[in-house]
Amino acid sequence: MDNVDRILAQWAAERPDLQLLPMALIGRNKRLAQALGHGMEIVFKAHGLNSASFDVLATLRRSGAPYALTPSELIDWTMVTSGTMTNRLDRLEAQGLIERVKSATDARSVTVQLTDAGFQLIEGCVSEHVANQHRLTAGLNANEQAELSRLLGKLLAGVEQAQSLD
Amino acid sequence: MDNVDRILAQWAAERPDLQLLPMALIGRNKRLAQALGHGMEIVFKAHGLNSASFDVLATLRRSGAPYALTPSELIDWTMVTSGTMTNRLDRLEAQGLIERVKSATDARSVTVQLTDAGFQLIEGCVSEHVANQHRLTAGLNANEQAELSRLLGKLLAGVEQAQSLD
DNA sequence: TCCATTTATCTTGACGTCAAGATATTTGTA
DNA sequence: TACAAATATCTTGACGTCAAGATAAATGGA
Repeated sequence: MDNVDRILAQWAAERPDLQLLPMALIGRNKRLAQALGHGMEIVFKAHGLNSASFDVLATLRRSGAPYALTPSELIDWTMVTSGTMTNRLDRLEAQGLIERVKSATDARSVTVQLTDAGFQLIEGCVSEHVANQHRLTAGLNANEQAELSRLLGKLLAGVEQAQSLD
Repeated sequence: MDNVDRILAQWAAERPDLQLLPMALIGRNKRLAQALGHGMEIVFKAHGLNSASFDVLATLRRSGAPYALTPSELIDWTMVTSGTMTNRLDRLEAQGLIERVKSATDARSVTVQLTDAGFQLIEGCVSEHVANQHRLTAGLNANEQAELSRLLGKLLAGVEQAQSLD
């Protein structure tokens, strides 16, 4: 009987007409995302980051040398708005972890580049982050994790399908 | 090959040392939570609500007659801070959907009560919300949904366990 | 070539959230 | 009874986010 079960029990008592299986699944998914988010923030914080700044640095790092992308490319990968990205980049630049370099060929454009300090920081942070993810998911064995990942992927595809029909 | 797969492929190329199964699972969980959140907001918005105000009204509704809880009880159910709850209640009160009634027995305390308008609004909104949840999860059959819910619950318990050891 | 359109980025204002702390009241114990 | 501790709620200041729009530059068709 977890917190989600308690909520479902209340609804079942008050509104026996409702179909609650989707709510169970959606509620647990949300709680899990919150709990995992909290568990991951601890590692980010230990490196002076938060999930927003980690997200940007990690995107640059995994893009490969020379660890540089435009704000538009970062927006596509991270799925945030342009205003959010400007704000994230301002803070990372103030921390000396990225540089904005003006494009030589397009005066509207900028490339965002990891500094040496930024590369060193994210490189160590990612290793710890992945180890932390391993720790956080240790409640399921590898087969269960793979099955969970498969079902999440299938549902995600279905939701994005439903979304595109709106 | 979804967005999460593309991210994993980049990491696999750049950092073949990393164990990526937990990242796959955690990434899909997060994307799914975002996509479901967006899909659910549409119904809330159609009733003049957002997920924050829906959360409070639904908690009051499912608590049963007389549809009244203290701010502290609402904080426990919704897992937000007291400042967040004060802000939510201020807005709902301004919309005429809840009332704050001073306790007769404890001058520090208040009960938050659904108004008639608040009850009517949440009653219809919940019905549509549950139908919408059903639509959003239609990509999985009932067996798959139950299995997904089970695995999410098991992992959630494990994460909260790991959390409590920090 | 010109200019409307598109593209790339940044700015503004509002919102929801949190952590920390303020205020007022009640409780428990000496 | 008196008063320290606990409790209930609200306030403040900062942050991350978004939607809408501003600015500047590049593009492409007449």
